[in-house]
Amino acid sequence: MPQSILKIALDVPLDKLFDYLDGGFDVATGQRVLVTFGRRRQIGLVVAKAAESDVPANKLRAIEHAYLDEPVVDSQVFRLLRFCADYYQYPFGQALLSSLPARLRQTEPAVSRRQFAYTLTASATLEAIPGRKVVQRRVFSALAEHGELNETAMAAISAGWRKAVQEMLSAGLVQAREVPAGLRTEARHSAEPELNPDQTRSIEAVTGNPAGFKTWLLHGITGSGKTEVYIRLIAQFLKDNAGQVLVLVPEINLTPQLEARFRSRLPQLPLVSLHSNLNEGERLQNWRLAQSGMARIVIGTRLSVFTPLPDLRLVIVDEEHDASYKQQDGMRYHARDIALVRAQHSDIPIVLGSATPALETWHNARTGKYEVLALTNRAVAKAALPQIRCIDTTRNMLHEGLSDILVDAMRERLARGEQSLLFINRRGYAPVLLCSACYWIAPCMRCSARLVVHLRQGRLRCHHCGHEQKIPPACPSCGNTDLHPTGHGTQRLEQTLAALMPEARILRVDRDSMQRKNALNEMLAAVHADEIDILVGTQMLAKGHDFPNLTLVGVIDTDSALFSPDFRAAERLFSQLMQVAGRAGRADKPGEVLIQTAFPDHVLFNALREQDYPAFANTLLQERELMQFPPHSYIALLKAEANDYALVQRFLRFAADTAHGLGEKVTVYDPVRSQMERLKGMERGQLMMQANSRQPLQRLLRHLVARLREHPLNVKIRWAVDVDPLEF
DNA sequence: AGCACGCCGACT
DNA sequence: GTCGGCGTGCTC
Repeated sequence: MPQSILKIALDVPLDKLFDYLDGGFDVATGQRVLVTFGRRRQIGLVVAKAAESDVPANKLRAIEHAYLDEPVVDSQVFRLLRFCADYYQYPFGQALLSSLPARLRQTEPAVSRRQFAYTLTASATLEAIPGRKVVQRRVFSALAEHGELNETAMAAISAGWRKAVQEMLSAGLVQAREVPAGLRTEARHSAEPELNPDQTRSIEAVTGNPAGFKTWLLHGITGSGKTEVYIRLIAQFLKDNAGQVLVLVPEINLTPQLEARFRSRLPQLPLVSLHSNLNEGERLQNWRLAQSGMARIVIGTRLSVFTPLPDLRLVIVDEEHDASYKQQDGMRYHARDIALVRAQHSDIPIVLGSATPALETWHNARTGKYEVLALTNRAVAKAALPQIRCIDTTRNMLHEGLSDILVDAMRERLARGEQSLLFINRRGYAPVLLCSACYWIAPCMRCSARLVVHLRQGRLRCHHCGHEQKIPPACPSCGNTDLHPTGHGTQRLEQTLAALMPEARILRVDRDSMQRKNALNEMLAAVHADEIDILVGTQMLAKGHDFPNLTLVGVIDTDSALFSPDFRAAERLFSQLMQVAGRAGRADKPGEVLIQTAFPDHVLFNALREQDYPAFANTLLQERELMQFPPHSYIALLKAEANDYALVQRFLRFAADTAHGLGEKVTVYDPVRSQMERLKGMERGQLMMQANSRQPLQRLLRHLVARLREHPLNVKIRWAVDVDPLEF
């Protein structure tokens, strides 16, 4: 019996499969195998089996091992990653392997601990346990009362439960039954809120629609009850005790909150989460539960769009406009877009939820490609929309970055025992250290960026590469000792407020103050317990947290985004301001939002005041059409970096010439330096390609990438293709 | 990407 | 003499 040939995907940047002999292992497609590749051992996935190979027989090796007792990766996932690798111009093997939990990419065996649930045996009596074995006696009565208990419940009885149960097992008092690890099923059922007409209509529209692929846009402002719609949809789609739902969430620390809410409302449906805070053991366990079909709800960030789900019935993408869905290194995929492809492959509905949909999504909704479900009211009927006002900074003097109007409004809240939030998108004390004599500004040596002053630590930090140094005693350029921290950051604002309102309890929330593991939860608890009067923070504060006693939001400095060269800046700012505005007045107290700006008549603020996303989105879409920017065109970037810009330039020049020569209907621009010219000591440049439809751009990229992979400069240059880039 | 091989310069 | 710099080439 001749051995069959296995086509194996490996985690190497070579866009091909490698042929191996099966070595007598009876492997299936999708099986994980261990092979010798060059001088090292690698984990691979069997993509296909064949009778023969084009590789000379003397070069063929046999696989070393096949993990036959593991479930195989299914063809759905293969198909999705094949699409993804092609679309984003990334080697298939790397795409495939990087979608697996890290444990499955390692050559050490991936063991996950088994879990058990325990019951008393028929012959067990309390008298059989010696009186001094207290833990055993407690375990006995707990089991007598509840019947069966899992490990979590046991741990609640006593820390020494394992030893006690071991002894009871050998004494024949208890018996163990293996249960799927990691599936929590404790039922803390919470009440069903009543639905408003918008919610009811939305749910009925999706559930009443004939089965099959369809994209819904659930458009609802913060607090309009999108989550409740998700919950009801999930319950509906999984009601026949079959099926799975995938819920994608942005990469912020909100997953636990959403998870808790889903668990308490849908306690009968096993749920697992997949996010970056899991350790590798948990991740593997949850991934396996999804793969086996035992987990019915999978809630996860970006990467979980690739999770094997054998019985997928519905996909939900929450906050679909969120930029964290786009991977910014390696395979630069957009999880929302891949979710759409996945739903299409599986022929099931997908719901995109957002208060401020991405313009691409909005465009598709307007052209009828997606159907819009609008939630126009806040779910808590009494909660009025916040009033939004601009403070004209050309007419109102600022003291330390704050206008009197804003300070007075905060004082009012303080007197009433209500909370305020100040939103400023700059952490640190001041964004610049300036010499008053020669106007020298402290630069980062590795990046084309300025060092940010962190006064409390007495240090200068680069927010791009992490470089850190002491604040110099004198100007290195002219020797002047009068160096000024210039501009405002969170630390400085915190200090200013403390001086203005010494009685106020102020908390700063940014990446620096939230570094400790549980800091964010403690912050939330403190705010809810009314131990905080004023929150000062970055966009970290903008997302999803509900502060019932918060009635004022102040926005300090956003004008730079109004006139940014990045055509997406306005879209992002609007979405961000809508979100912070949503923080104010969520309970039954009316909220107020004050925005300090030199351009109070800008269309963005007009639309924001009316909370009229459609008006603003339609204006932006017209602009985009005029400028032929996405969604009215398709863009890909070739990004390159090296120690020496001359090399980058030569490489990009070659790429541009090659691209031109391919004769596709694609506009190939000249190579330019990146916005951030230097980052972490690397000189960076990019080449933009733009087309009216995806196909010619895709064809061009495929050929271009193949040529670039064999270019001699390849070794000296780090390059990547970014299809549908979000940042330039 | 790794990891070898291989061919030049400056050291105990 | 050899240690190690990184250019070149290959991995079924």
